[in-house]
Amino acid sequence: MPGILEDADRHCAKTGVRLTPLRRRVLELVAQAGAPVKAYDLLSQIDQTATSAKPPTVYRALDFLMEAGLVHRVEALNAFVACPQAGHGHAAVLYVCESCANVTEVQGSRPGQENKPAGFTVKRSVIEHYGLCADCPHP
Amino acid sequence: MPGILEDADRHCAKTGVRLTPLRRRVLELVAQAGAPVKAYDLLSQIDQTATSAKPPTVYRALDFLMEAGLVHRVEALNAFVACPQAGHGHAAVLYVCESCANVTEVQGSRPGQENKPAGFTVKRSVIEHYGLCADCPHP
DNA sequence: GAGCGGATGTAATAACGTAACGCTTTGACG
DNA sequence: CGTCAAAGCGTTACGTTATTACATCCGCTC
Ligand SMILES: [Zn+2]
Ligand SMILES: [Zn+2]
Ligand SMILES: [Zn+2]
Ligand SMILES: [Zn+2]
Repeated sequence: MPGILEDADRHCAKTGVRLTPLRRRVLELVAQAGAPVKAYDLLSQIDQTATSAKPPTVYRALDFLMEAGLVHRVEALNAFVACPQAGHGHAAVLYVCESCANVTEVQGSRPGQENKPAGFTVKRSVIEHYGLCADCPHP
Repeated sequence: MPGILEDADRHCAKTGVRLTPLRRRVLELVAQAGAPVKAYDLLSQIDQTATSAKPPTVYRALDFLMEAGLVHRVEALNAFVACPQAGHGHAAVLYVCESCANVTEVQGSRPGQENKPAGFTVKRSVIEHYGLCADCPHP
């Protein structure tokens, strides 16, 4: 979590996209959480400061942040996590602890493509592992 | 595609779970589709025969079928596909064509766990690759 | 037939996400 | 500087996905 916002600033400056105050605020909330966050939770947090937040507000910001490679969507949870490495080019592999909700992200060039069908061209991968992290008691 | 229902009958007999007519009907619809199907689409198809289908009806059937290893949920699509190999023990890897919606399932013992964090115990994996299959025109 | 557990029916609502429209801000350009 | 187009954002309304809670039914056992 240290420096995620600063990294985002640098990354956006380099790639020429606009990290507006609203988008930066949403990224800040996602990064602060340190765990998967729901869109409507972000919504209610934004609402505390400005009464004007509606669903499109937060979804647009999240779309931007995902496009910019600053946030990943956790598909099986309908939630979002901040990426610890702004704008990395490869697919993210997420290890999600079902006990403490901690998420560890690792990256690889072609993760999970062990037996790819001949001729298939992968454009996007969703790789999420659910279980128990090292810090949580194993049954 | 051929024999999915018969395989399901055998598998449920062997594991001692009840593949009721309703559950079998839902599995039949998912298998017939040959592509990811949405829960509410199943719902409307069931409705054609019995006016009594409501959301819990189909979600309960799908929960059972997933638990039994007869159906997989495609997380990034909020949809469901029939498993070609009833009750296989390993994680499924899905290759989903974004052009023709065809899904190819392959299986492996620990797919996508290239750099698993030390001490993490994986209970469930979601591995979905999106792109273009061999039969669809590549740009 | 009383009791029990699993399966299903039913109503209501929660949770998640998007379309469409208009106003405002930004930044490029003459 | 004034103009203009594109991007960003507010707002309303709606569509889609999923669950909770409670009632009922059915097959089984005692
Ligand atoms: Zn990442
Ligand atoms: Zn944990
Ligand atoms: Zn399978
Ligand atoms: Zn295809």
